[in-house]
Amino acid sequence: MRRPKSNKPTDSECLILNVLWQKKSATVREVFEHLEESDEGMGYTTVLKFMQIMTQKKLLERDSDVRPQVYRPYETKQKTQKTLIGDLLDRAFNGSPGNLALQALAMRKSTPEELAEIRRMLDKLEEPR
Amino acid sequence: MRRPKSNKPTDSECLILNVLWQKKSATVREVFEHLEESDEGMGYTTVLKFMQIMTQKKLLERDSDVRPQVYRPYETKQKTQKTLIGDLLDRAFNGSPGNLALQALAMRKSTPEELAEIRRMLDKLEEPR
DNA sequence: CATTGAATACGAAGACTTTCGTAAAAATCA
DNA sequence: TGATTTTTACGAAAGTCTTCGTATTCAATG
Repeated sequence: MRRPKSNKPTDSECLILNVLWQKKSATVREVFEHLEESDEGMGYTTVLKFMQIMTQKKLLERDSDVRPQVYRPYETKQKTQKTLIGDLLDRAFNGSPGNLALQALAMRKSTPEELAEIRRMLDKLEEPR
Repeated sequence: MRRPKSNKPTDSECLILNVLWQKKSATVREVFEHLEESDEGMGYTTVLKFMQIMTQKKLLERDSDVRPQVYRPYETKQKTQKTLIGDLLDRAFNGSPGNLALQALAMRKSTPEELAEIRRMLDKLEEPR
């Protein structure tokens, strides 16, 4: 019954967030069409319903002045990603980001640019003060 | 209705997995007591129910020859962690492990040992052959 | 072996997620 | 403006997750 109530997006909500992260803002129809062509097609009203729920949860915000209404992410992509990472860290990594990073790198190939950027991050983290 | 059915553990299931990862194997009562003292206490039968469900889902396996029955993780901690990371990558990081690693490192402090290990990993990933 | 206390199974309630159908409202256009 | 299409709201069904209460089984012991 009592559960913390973080606004961590669910699986389906993430599908929609991805579209909006890419497009910056969009109508229900635009999101619907984008999802349709990419892969997992849900019905139009299903997408609408999700976006309404997500607005309530403060995952999206909506401009009702224009017609049709336009939605955009409430938080930045970064912030939401951090929420998800934090959740995963607590759930399964004893809160250790190093361990998580290590396994992420080991499991799938990264671009040289990404690797270089991580190296720079390490330099920054290790530098004394 | 149709959804892939990965055996990705849920929030509560992760709580139990954490205990079993640490203890290697345990009875329901041991898991129950461990959770009780640590923080989020659920009732005894709740823990039992979860562990039964998790056994069905092949998250745990159970030795019914001994009494009381002893449970242990079905997969290694590493393997389950990879499942969770993979899921997160697909859900919110466009499948980019580098990006995930970067943000994980940026958001919470790691130990020097972890940082060193990541550096070694980078070396290995960047080396030509 | 009958009692009793612990362990296990069963089932169901309540919350949340996912999915739409249908109705109402708004916009378009003939 | 009346008809048609598009958009939005509402509500509910079906599934999963979380939580226990209760009943049953098992094992110990008097």
